[in-house]
Amino acid sequence: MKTIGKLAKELNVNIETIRFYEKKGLIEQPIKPENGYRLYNNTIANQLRFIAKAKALGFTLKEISSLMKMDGDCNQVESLSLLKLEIIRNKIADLQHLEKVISEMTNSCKTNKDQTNCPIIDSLK
Amino acid sequence: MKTIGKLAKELNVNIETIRFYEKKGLIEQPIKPENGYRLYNNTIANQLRFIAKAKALGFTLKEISSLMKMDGDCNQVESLSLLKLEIIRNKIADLQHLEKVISEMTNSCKTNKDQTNCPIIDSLK
DNA sequence: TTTAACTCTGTACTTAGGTACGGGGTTTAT
DNA sequence: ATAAACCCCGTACCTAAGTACAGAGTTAAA
Repeated sequence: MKTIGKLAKELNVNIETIRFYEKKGLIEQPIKPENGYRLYNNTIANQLRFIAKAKALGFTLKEISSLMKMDGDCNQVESLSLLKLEIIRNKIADLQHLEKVISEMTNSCKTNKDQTNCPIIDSLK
Repeated sequence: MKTIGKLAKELNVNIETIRFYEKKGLIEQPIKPENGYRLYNNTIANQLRFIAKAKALGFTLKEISSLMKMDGDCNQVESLSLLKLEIIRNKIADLQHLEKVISEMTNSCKTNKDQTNCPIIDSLK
């Protein structure tokens, strides 16, 4: 059983972040003895690790909360993940388009002789 | 010369957004006759169009403000755009990695028989 | 023992890019 | 002439995911 400070250090997160997740309902409030200090067991520590990994995959806290409540129901988890996949693929497509447009613009800068007149600015006008 | 309402309608933005850009220093405050009403000429309308296009390319308002102050200086504009390009490319790479991980996870859901135990959830534990 | 380090709650602040609203004055259409 | 529609300013609110801080109580170390 660890106090919040030890747990935060172990997981490399802020104390406030743990309390914030608790307030948001992502984790339960742990037992609090007489002195009112939270005491954490491994269950909650593992939940926090779960949150960190899911966050790294681009899930929002709201989505992570859903994932945790699905309790391993594979159909639900799969469909939420497929939604996320769709969003990611759309974002990739958008960014690839931007990449093309901006790289074309910077290329036209390279061949530009008139330094007081920029083809990028012109194309935005 | 148009009042802010006409301009907003023409450019399909909110009145408040125009005033917000003014407060942020992206556009100048236009002339205001006795009654205090803003009156816009084409210069400011064109600046607002410029902002809209640059925003669509993923530039932040802060960056757009810089772009406008560069006043066509091609070297400066190019280097800011190259920076943006770098950020976009990194973002694409990140998202492609996520895409791979999540799509592998959803694939493993498809072959999973035990509906009460999800390989996605397992891999986050 | 006393002081540093820890924890508690609750509230406010942060960034980005706006949106909404209250209370007032002005203009335009009928 | 009067009501609807417009405009002003300033402030508060929104989302997301936290961070910071004030004021109080508790515990651990020197």
